[in-house]
Amino acid sequence: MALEQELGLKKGFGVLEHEAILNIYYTASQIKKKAEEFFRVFSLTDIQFNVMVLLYHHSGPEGGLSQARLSDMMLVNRANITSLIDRMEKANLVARTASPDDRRYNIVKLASRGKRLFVKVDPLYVKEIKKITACLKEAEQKRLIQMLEKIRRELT
Amino acid sequence: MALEQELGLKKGFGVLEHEAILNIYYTASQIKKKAEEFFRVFSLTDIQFNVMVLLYHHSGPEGGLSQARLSDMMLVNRANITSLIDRMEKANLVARTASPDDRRYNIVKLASRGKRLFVKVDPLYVKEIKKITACLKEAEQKRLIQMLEKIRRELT
DNA sequence: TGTATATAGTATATATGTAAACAATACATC
DNA sequence: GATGTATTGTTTACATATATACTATATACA
Repeated sequence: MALEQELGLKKGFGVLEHEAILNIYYTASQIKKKAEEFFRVFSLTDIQFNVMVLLYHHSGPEGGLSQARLSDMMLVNRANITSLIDRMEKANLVARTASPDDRRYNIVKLASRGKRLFVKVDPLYVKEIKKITACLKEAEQKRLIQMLEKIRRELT
Repeated sequence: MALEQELGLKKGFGVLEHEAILNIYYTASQIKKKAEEFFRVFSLTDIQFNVMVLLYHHSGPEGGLSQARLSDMMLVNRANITSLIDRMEKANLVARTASPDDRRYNIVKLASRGKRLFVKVDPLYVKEIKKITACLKEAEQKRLIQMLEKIRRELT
């Protein structure tokens, strides 16, 4: 349904560009809600799962990510990562390791419980994602990605 | 730039659908950051401006919105609106009025300072929005909106 | 070698999101 | 008219976001 109707605006936006930006914003917000609901079953938040995705993609003996690197990848302030990793460490999802090269760094890695949980949850998550995006053909999805990349290029 | 490169993922996602969803999410996040930066100059947050947009679209003698209606429109929990309106009331941006019909309701309206500020900031905001979306032709923007509406329909 | 600068992680104050429980009020129904 | 049910706004505990200031550490360079 059109956003104007969803919001019950009588006048409408008038400005197509504003409608486009709000559509991105509202869609992301609803995706986040759906994700939170999905992950709650596993006592995870969407943010925590995102950390696990990134750590899983950087696993291995030389793997792991510093907190600063995580904050870059997640587009959040460094200060956030401290409490986020605190909570995840308490839940045995990740572990902090001191870097041997540079004593300023914590290397964050998936703990064994985190790895097991990720391997279990990820396929179910991908299945959900595919359900949600099944309304768009492959070519459409590619066009969508390209347009969003164009906008992001404008923002940096 | 492709999200995989932005994130420094060597393997890539493998799943196009996941990439599409993450693109929406990351783009919204960067738009939000840009908006926060823009509104900070006026001692506003993006959320507070959003409230002002909605109230401006419902102004007039019979206008105003209840807190519950605001929370619906902003896709947030009712509980949020209390402190949000508290802060905005303290800054003389909005005013709570008791509803004559139903004593459970607060009718929230733009205060005169809020109205003045909105009328000043909105045109500058629209200008920013147009800069960001100028990379997409009108037809592209319409396609983007349609695709996001399709996805939102899937989520409800 | 000493000093200036940059970076990593943490702490704090504040804004915004969630869920859940609560009082006041409205409404539906017997 | 009494009584059960739904809704509004608030409060609470908590997760996550910001900016800013701080300590510890690394590095560059005079």
